[in-house]
Amino acid sequence: MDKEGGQQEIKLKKGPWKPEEDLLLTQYVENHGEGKWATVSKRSGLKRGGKSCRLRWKNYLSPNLKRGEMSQEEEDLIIRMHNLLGNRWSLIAGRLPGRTDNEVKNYWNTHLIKRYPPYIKRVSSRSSSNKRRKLSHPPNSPTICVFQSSQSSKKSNGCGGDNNQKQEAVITDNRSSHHAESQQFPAGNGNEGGKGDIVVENPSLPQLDLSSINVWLESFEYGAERWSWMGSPFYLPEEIMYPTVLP
DNA sequence: AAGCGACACAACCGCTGCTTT
DNA sequence: GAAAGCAGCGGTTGTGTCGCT
Repeated sequence: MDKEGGQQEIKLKKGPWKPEEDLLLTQYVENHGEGKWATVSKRSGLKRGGKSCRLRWKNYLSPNLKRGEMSQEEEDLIIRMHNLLGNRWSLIAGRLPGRTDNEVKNYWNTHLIKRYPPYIKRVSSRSSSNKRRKLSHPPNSPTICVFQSSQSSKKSNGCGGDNNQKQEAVITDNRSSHHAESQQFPAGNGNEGGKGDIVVENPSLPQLDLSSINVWLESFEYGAERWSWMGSPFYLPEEIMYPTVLP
């Protein structure tokens, strides 16, 4: 809805983007970098809202994007990540280099939802995944979550002190700096470099190889099985997603 | 060839959380 | 500490395309 105040407002355009608009946006980003979306329309001459520009760039124009069909490997990862995270599309997309949250979401809703209907039914979209969750730890502070592997049957808070087959996940959230997110995953098969950890500095950058993520996923999936039969299907508990900081 | 429905994906909307003032 | 503005997320809608009748 347009305001009719004293000041004239530029009527923002909606709908599909034209090639010349794409060009303007691309030139703007090349000259000014990403970000400052709120001022794009003023500075670029585009009659589009900041949100629209950001979305267009992120989902379509960014050079980091990988176009084309999902590979079997990517599809498998989406399914397994969704199994663990629910509809946390940006998190899932962050583990798939060159793929966007919108792309993953669309792919899920069009392709995969048909293939796994019983599974989809169990994940009600409006329940836990809809709301963005408040981080239980301050940004930029690494947190350590120690959780139990499949052997343990007791429902703990997921970060308990049980030391039977413990695994560690260090999760850092760097939202303040351009939404860069960094995670250290449990040590895999030793091919991830220095300390045996997989480090993702920025989900949009192609730093991950899929096999490494697979290793990490496998270490989580034992837990996921447990969550599913405990009546909380296919969601990692809050404590694991945003674990409390151990002293 | 035309009409229609299903499908795929781009784009929008409403909301939340973070940062800045 | 409060308010405003911005960025980002996930759900939903809109639109173009394709295949079938």
